[in-house]
Amino acid sequence: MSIEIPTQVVFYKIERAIKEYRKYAQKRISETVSDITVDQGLILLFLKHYPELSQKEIAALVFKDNASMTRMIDLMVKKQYLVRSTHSEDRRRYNIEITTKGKKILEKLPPVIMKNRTTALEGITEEEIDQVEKILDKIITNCTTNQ
Amino acid sequence: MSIEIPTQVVFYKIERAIKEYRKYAQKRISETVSDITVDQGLILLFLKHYPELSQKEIAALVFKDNASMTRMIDLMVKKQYLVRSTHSEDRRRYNIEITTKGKKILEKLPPVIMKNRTTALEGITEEEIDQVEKILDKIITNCTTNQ
DNA sequence: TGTATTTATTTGATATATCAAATATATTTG
DNA sequence: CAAATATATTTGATATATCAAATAAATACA
Repeated sequence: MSIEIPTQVVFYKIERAIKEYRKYAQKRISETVSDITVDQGLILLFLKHYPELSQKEIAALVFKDNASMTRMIDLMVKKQYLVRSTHSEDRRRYNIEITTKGKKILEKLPPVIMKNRTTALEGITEEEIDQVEKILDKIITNCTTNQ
Repeated sequence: MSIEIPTQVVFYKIERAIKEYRKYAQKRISETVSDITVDQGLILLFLKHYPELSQKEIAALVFKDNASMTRMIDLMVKKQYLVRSTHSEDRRRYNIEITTKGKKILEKLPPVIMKNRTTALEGITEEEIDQVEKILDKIITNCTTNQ
């Protein structure tokens, strides 16, 4: 059975696109904010919008494993972007709060992120983005329902 | 400055789509071939088509760092899927050959890979795939030229 | 030819990915 | 209520990601 080599397949291009975007975004972020990764920035953004999130919920939002999330948050606590405190209603989980240092980073992020998104999507119409999203949704559905 | 939260941005969906596909593909591959990852399979496929590839070239093809490639190939040599031998014309690099064990894996891969691709793309037309590729190309160009 | 520069690969350090097993607490059920 | 089950987080082991620096060989060039 003969198959196409990977370079000719759409998944190859999806992989490349997201990796190039991440590389580009990380570069721009590092120019403005020191010592923060794209994913750490995402975690801060999510926590700002939804302060009640548990580690597990954050992990799901950023597509990470719970074990990875433990370690990422460990690190962000060590870097003093976050603090953990015990949850009053459920002692298995934590409250995760953004520190002053974390908030300062959060102030610097939005303009960089906006610029990254705009630059990366230059020359692409709203309609095209909708098309892509619709098709990616189909892929997501196909991969998650045929488990 | 207020920005959209990540879930509402196309990059979030791209990331999710590729991760779900990888998870799905890995699951299917593991059912058929033991002890091989999607990326290791990709490396075997590329080497089969282009046996002269250097580590650096393979790394570029699968979007990895040279350092990662060294370690991945170390592992594949340890697992006896590949052997390294010195290159006659350039002693800095290696010839990388697929072993008999590696070839046996390569025989089992194509049907699984084809099935994965077909399943993941179910209900998506050729035309839609072309659209997605065209738009992803724009993103790739935007992120790589605006460095 | 000899030195400087470039190139392919490796190594070290640190972070993240993934799976399975362990802990501790909550919830369900007999 | 007690035992079984479920849930949130952690830990260990191993692989991969990323950057910078180190090695070793090839190439360019004075």
